[in-house]
Amino acid sequence: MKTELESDRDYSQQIAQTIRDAIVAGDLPVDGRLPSEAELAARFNVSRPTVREALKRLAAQNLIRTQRGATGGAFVNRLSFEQAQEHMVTTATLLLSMNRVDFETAVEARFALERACLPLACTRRTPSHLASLRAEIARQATAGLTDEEFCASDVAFHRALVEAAGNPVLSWHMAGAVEAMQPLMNMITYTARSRAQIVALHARLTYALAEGGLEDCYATMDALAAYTLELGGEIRARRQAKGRAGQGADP
Amino acid sequence: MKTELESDRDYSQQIAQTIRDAIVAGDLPVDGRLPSEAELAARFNVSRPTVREALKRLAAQNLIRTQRGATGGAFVNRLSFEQAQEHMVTTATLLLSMNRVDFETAVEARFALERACLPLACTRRTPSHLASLRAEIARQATAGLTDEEFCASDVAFHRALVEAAGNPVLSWHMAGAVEAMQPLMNMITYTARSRAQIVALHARLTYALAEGGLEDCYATMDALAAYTLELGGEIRARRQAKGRAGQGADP
DNA sequence: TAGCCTGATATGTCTGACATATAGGATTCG
DNA sequence: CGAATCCTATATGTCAGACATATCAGGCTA
Repeated sequence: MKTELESDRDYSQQIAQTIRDAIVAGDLPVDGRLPSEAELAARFNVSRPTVREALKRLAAQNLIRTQRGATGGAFVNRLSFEQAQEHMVTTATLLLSMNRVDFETAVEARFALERACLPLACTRRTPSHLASLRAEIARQATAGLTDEEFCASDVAFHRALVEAAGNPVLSWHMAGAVEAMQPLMNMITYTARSRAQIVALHARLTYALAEGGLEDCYATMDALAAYTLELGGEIRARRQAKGRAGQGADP
Repeated sequence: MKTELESDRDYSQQIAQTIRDAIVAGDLPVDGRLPSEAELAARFNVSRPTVREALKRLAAQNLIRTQRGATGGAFVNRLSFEQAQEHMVTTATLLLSMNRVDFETAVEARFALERACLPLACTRRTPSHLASLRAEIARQATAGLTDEEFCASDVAFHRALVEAAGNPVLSWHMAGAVEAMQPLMNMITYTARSRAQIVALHARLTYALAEGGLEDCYATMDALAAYTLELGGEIRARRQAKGRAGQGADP
């Protein structure tokens, strides 16, 4: 591992980059222990706080974990799909909100990706997957649900659908796409009528998945996408109204 | 913003979490300036190094940038698609390598997702997109390319293909899926014959995109996926051989 | 008016110290 | 002899104060 640092850039950033590269390259094995902060400080010829800042950067990316005590130190993390999903969701959420991504664009991407899971889900779905789907449908049909609860169950339904494809890499990608949409979906006000429509489509999708009609799966997914866009129309209208009244349209 | 901290957990982590929540919730506007380190230290009742560690955590996630000088400080970053893509690629790469994801699983996910871009790409591709695709094909056909160069061009081709779908959210997702595969693809040894085969499929895909045959696009993509799996077969064989000779099979 | 200079303010870094968690060995008691 | 307890070494977590350095703003000078 290189220990020389350029003098005109942040030391802590360079150190973090050096260690990160070592981890990515596989030079540091998973669960391996990094040298102690004092030793790293000596090796890079910087002070301990500087090393600590570098380590905190890595910790923020879930690349290492730290442990206090005699046998403590910084250890290389096995990046789990779960952790990565969490991270991906917050990143995706921020991306959508900070870049003022249209509802339409986000919905288009999300359903395009979800559509890609259908062929695999059709051949691999197990009874357990179908049970999860039906459980969420039942939940969505219960009366008295707030919009947020309905929306959360909707997300759970789609996550279960993605899980049915049986590919963890795919699931990871989709988690970001689906969950990041939740804040946008939460802006929708679900009437009893629209809920019934969505539940019906979910049920039809589940049926198609169970009884084996890929074409029907596609058609239902497309219908769901179209209906979501329709529901989202009011958001666009509201936003434009607000934009006109307030700070003007986007440049 | 809350300023009370639990005494039994890392202060720097709690502070980072507090500020992150504020950013995600939109309480801190993009390009807005955070209080100075000294002020944050006073507000949270901790020392400046502790605040700095918290800020470094946020900087590592591209949530803030810092600037020295009189008008300097920490500013909320507009999370750009580019930055997020970079981040996503390293995360995806680590996920694949650290979790020993099969070549098959990764390829399956990648082509499933890429397949999802085809309908959009078919209707939206511009002459400029097609030119990019053809440029990469030409590059791939040149003699004397190293395997890595060929592989890089392959990635560029697929990125251009995804771009043709004209959806930035989709592009962001796909960048992670496609680029993270590069280390795995680099393990393939491309013979002249396999290169010719790939170039031919790329050309056919580009033609289908240009002349408007979505079905042909799908078919070609599937052929490409199948051929990639075929090429990857040797990797699996090599890995199994190494596994048997060395540390044994996975538990 | 144009250019330079200086001070204020902020981050980047260093030094040294203390607090605290933890494992493992030494000690003591049943 | 065994088990519970204490002690100590080592590591991270935190603090305080200081200096170095980058940068802008405003005043000063030619």
